[in-house]
Amino acid sequence: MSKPLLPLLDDCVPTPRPVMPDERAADLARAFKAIGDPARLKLLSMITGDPRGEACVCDLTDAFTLTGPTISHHLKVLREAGLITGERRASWVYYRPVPEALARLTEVLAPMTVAAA
Amino acid sequence: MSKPLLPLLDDCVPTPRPVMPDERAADLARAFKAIGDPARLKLLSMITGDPRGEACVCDLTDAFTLTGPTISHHLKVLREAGLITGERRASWVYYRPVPEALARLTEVLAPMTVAAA
DNA sequence: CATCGATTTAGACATCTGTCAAGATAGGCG
DNA sequence: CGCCTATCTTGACAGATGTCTAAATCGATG
Repeated sequence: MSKPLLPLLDDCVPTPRPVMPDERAADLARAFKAIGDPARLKLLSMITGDPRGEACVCDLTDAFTLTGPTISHHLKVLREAGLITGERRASWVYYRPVPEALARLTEVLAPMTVAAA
Repeated sequence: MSKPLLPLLDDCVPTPRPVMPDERAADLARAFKAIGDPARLKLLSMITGDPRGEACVCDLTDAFTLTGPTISHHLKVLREAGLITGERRASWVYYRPVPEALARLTEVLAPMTVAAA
């Protein structure tokens, strides 16, 4: 829990680097948490991977054994995390990715990956 | 929930592309879920960002208002997600990133980001 | 305008999660 | 051997989460 005020051993010396600010950590964690569910990750991959640039809920729902309301719930979580936006056109609702939000996640993860390698 | 067998309207046509397999989605979601918590994201950023390539629990704990056991719990979650490994040396435990695991996450996220742009 | 189909909202319920206090474990040191 | 410090494990508990059914909404269409 606490380290010696003066590093008597050359183990366990402090790490005086800029730490990820709490606010940023909370913000990013919200987004990562949103994709931290198999259904939502699959939904996001279907939405981002759709060649039309958007995906219809009717198509999404068919790819799961989950009920409609449950899919709707997961889409709402992704929406509230700022990762996708939804729009109603005619009888159907279409979802499309929010590129900036996804970019933010990649921009956090990539440096970690590089630093770790 | 269901789409017409033959696309009578040119809206809501099926998306016949390879969908992320459930097993892969579950596996990746586990890892994303692990970093879907502010404390754990901050921990991971401290561990991956440490110039020594590893971080001592004693340093990590000091950066939080959380208790020791809670930090330990979060480190365990990251460990069980395969994102970090821990090793005991002398009195202290050191954690280091698992590059392959982080790379897997980036490799999923980056294409989504690009496709969405 | 009455109805129908697609989607979301509301409510309920079991399970999972984050947190802490208290006890266990594991090396180093006297 | 027995204490001390650092870390982890256990047990408990409030709160969040995933899922469903039933009901509401919202366009389209007859």
